[in-house]
Amino acid sequence: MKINWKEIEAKWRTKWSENKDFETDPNEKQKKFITVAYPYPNSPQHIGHGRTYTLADVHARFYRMLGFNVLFPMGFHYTGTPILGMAKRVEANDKEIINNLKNLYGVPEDTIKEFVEPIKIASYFHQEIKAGMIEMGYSIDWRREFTTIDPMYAKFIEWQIKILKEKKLIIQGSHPVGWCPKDQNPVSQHDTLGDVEPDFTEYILIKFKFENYIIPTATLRPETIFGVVNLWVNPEIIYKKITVNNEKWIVSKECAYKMEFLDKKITYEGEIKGSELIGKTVTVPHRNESIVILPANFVESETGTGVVMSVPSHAPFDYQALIDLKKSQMEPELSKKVNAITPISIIVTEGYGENPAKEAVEKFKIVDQNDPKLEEATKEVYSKEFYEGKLKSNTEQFAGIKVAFAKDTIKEWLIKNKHADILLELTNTPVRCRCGAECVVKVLNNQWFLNYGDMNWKEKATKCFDSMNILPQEIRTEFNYVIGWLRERACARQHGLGTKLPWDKDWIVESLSDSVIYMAYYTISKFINNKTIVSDNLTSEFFDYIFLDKGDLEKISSITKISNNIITEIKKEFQYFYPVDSRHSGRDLVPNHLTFFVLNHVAIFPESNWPREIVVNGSVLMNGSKMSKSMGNIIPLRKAIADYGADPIRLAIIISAELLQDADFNMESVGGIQNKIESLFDQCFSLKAEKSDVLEAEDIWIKSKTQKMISQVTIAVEKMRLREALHDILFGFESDLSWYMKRVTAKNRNNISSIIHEVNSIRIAMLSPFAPHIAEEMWEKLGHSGMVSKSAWPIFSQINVDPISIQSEEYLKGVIEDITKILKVTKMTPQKITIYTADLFKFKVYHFILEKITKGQTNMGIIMKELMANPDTEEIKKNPDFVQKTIKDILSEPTEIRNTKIESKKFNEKNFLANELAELGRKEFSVEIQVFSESDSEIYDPKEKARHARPFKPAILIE
RNA sequence: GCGGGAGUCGCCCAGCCUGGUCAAAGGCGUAGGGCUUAGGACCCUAUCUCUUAGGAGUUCGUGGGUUCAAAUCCCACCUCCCGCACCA
Repeated sequence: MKINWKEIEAKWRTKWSENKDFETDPNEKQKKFITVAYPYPNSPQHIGHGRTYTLADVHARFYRMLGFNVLFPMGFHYTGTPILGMAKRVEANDKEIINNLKNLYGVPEDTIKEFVEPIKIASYFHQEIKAGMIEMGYSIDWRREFTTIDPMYAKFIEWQIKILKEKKLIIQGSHPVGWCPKDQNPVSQHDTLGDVEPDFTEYILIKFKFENYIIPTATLRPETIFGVVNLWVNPEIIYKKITVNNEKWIVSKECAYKMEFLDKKITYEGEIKGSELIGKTVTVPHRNESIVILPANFVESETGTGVVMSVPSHAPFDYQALIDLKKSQMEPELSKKVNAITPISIIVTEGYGENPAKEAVEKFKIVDQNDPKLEEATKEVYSKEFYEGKLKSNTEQFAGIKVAFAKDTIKEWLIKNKHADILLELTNTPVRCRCGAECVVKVLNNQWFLNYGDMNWKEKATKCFDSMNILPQEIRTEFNYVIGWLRERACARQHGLGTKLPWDKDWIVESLSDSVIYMAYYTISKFINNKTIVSDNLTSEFFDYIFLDKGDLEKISSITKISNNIITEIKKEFQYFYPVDSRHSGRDLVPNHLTFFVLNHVAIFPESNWPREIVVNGSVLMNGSKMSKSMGNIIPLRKAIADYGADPIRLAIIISAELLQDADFNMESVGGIQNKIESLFDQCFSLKAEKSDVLEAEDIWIKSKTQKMISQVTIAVEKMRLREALHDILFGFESDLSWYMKRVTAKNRNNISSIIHEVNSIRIAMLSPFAPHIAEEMWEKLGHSGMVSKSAWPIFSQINVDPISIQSEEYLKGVIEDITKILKVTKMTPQKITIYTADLFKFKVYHFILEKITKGQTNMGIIMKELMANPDTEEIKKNPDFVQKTIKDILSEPTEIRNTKIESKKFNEKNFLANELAELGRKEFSVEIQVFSESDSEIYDPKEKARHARPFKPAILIE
């Protein structure tokens, strides 16, 4: 039967909401506080977002069925710059974004017009996302919803940031950022044309002395100062004479402009043409050696200072330029100088000789200095030398050091001796701001940082991580690593939505810093939303009292004008729900949000309120590739729900991958899930919970198997191995059920409705956290009163597991399988089948061997000797083949089955087969099956097969 | 470079933690059959190689090792993917 997902889902959604099932207040039960990283509302959510929330919802629903008082709240993170950027683009009538909003996100045109206001964007997508979450059936307590620009939230963040400052964890310093000179604003990826991230590198400026000027050259390789033999300038460039912090420099115009933003005082003094510098000499700093300035056209005014130091031994450009120059027409005097130049080799690298640059130029078949392949050659030499090279003896105190280590040391040494300076430069130029201006690097002074580099802080966070449950376990090392390399992090910016720094109103608390302890806020947001408290009254004393148990109630009450009772109630609410029992998020938040979450908790809260668990999930791929706007493979969640139903989407997301794996989502799998659920749904109509009569062998077996399933599924869900759990519920159990049906049909039984009813009730209860709507419907159809979401999670009961029945059904399956195999190989049509079970003597030997093996003895020779030493089993020497095969039989079995066999010595193969095999045989092979023991006196054994019988491996004769 | 992860029977993907139920689940694909007016959907059977008696052989990136026994544990190597920040 086709399921009307929409109708069923709406029906149960309404019931949950009417019953206020997910509105959680403190009570006498044990609590679980489950949170997910709240969404940033700059677009509708897609299937990928759905994964994290779905996992958390399953988690919440599971704990609810286990009897916990579960709080699962949600907020919306308005803080940040991307929305601001979007608003600007809408205002500028940017075609791309308007097209995306209209066609990709389906925003009505009238609404788009309002999007010039950033808050309109946020609140539009906020409602869109919320609607999707409700449609997905997430069991969220919406009374606690908030946004991060609510006035009350601002108070909360002010409190948080103030505490951090008091603890001296917020410090001030300077920091380079991408910068738009026109907007006077930092730029990030969202603010640039084409969404490029401004990427910059640090060049070392080596200060060469030229008369009373300094000619700086920019390099990434300060160590090569020991190999410099000349300088390159472009004769066509007009250089600027400038004063930089009381020094006179000669650099390109572009370089001078860049330096204006780098916290340097620049005044312009004059100009000099590149050609005028040719042939002049400069002094190498520290060595006081003179080298000549030569012309080269590969030198660009936009890069570095517009002057390049030449290290022909290690830099392919320099080597090639020197060759080009030697070939060209020169004044005799210059020519003499050029010919006197010999490269100085300063790095030894395995695989290269004296002149790596020369080798690379030859290898890449470089034509001249304008050859584009030179970039590649440079890259190769550089990376090889950097990671593998060592400095030679002509590098003074640095001799013998690996280049990778020497680089920073030499940089420090040069700067300390005033031989060098720093130049920051964009590497992916030109980066243009959305306003059209070309961006630069700016050093921001007075920037505020969270000092995540603080060793004590790190230690505390590590302690917290050590005591936390991290799921899956594999991700733990990654957290430890992140804690290790974390340094200062800017925690405020100058534009965007968010809370202003209380002590410096020019700055707004940055989005990854105002989202670290907000879980605590959920415990008070309920009182804000129902107007019990208002923001005007709130002071940091209030938060101190609620969250840190500091201060005096009377005093707080008089300051805030909130009654003692209410303050006490709020405090109790917090104390009941805190700490966070489980925090869910995607793995992309591991190196930032999740780690900051822990760091800030340990900084602000006492140990008793440190978080308990983190659950991390992988991302979602669409048909094997990343979802992206440009690929056009983003499926909006609400559209998917409308097309397929929420439950099939939930199931498809969960079944497609284990927690940390990337889930490859495709619509075919959703169809498969729908069919699976439909067939389960159909069964529910015909089943009745009537009393069952006497249980037959297969009934006991399927009940045992059901218990095993309960145990497996429960353990899997506890570890958030939801794929495995769901698989066991839906598919894994299917093969057991079909064996059961085979047995039942063979016997022509029609009294199994109650058994199946019982089994399916258990399955549907366990399915309920995964597919909550349809599970309710099935539960109702099965005739249960009450809701499945409020029923108890099935509990494993050892009493209902009958090991002997598991063993005997396995045995029966084995016999059927053997017969099938024989028929397959021989291709015969059976007329008659005869089974011979082993005699008592063989059983005695079998158990002897079984016990030996259990004790670890697997050596055939030793076992044989021991058997012969015992008068009871001595006779086995006539049948050594039996011993060998028996050892093999036993070794190929799981330990569990071996133990069962030890415990069930009395198992009577012949009786069991005689009772259970005949009907099955008739059904499966359409023949009569006769069963003998090989020791029976009136045995029918024309082919003398009986003697081959072994315990649990009867002999078979097919005619 | 540093750190993390992965390589499984045509494809996707389980299993590895805790060695034996593993020629290895499930899905897709393919072949045959059933159902259907037909198509789809669904159900059944088969799907490494050999085999006229339930068997044997060769497989889990490559090469070693430990063990009675290795996809699973240990060592080395090869290949691929992800993160390395001021951005949500």
